[in-house]
Amino acid sequence: MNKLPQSYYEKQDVVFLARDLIGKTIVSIIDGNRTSGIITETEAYRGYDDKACHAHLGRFTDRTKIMYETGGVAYVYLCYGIHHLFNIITNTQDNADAILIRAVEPIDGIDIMKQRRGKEKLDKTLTSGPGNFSKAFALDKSHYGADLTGDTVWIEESNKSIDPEEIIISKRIGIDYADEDKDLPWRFYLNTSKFVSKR
DNA sequence: ATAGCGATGAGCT
DNA sequence: GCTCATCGCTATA
Repeated sequence: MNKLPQSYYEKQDVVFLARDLIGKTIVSIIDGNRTSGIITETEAYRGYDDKACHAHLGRFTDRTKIMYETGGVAYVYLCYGIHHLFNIITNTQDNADAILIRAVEPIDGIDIMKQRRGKEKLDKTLTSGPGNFSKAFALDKSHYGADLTGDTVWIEESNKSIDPEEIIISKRIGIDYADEDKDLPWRFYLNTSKFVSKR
């Protein structure tokens, strides 16, 4: 239990952090049920100058306002009217950088995850894909703005170390509207895990 | 007030 | 590879 401190989230390079989070452990305790898993897939979204980011050009609305807080809080929003997508806000105040958690490899609480997902078996779809991960960990809009140094949802160092060669860098998924920024190499995944949304 | 649409996932071909 | 469920956010009026 080495919970990442506030200072970790205030680092300024969101692309570095998205990669650095691969292999760390994310934990939620919701309604007394503890779930945890290794982060296997992330994407970086950089505040002002990234056309794919909800805070592009400083867009400030009821939905995006939390992104401008000091790093270390959660940004959760509803996508396609169905899926809650869970993001980590990073950097110092007013930068609006975010990291989308797209997949984890489950460790603790697999039974409760299966129950939440309506699954009989443990397979890669249990916790891979941003909507599926959030549902398995019971993260939804009630966690909008949640403090990641608190005791509901947080990230820890893992015991296992990651060889840099296990991490694949690729374009982000589902952002074709972002013109040239759709090709930025800001998605990272752990090639040695089967819990990855897309290769 | 409201039209348009999305950082997805499941199921079927 | 294709379709579509489903609804809150955003922009525009």
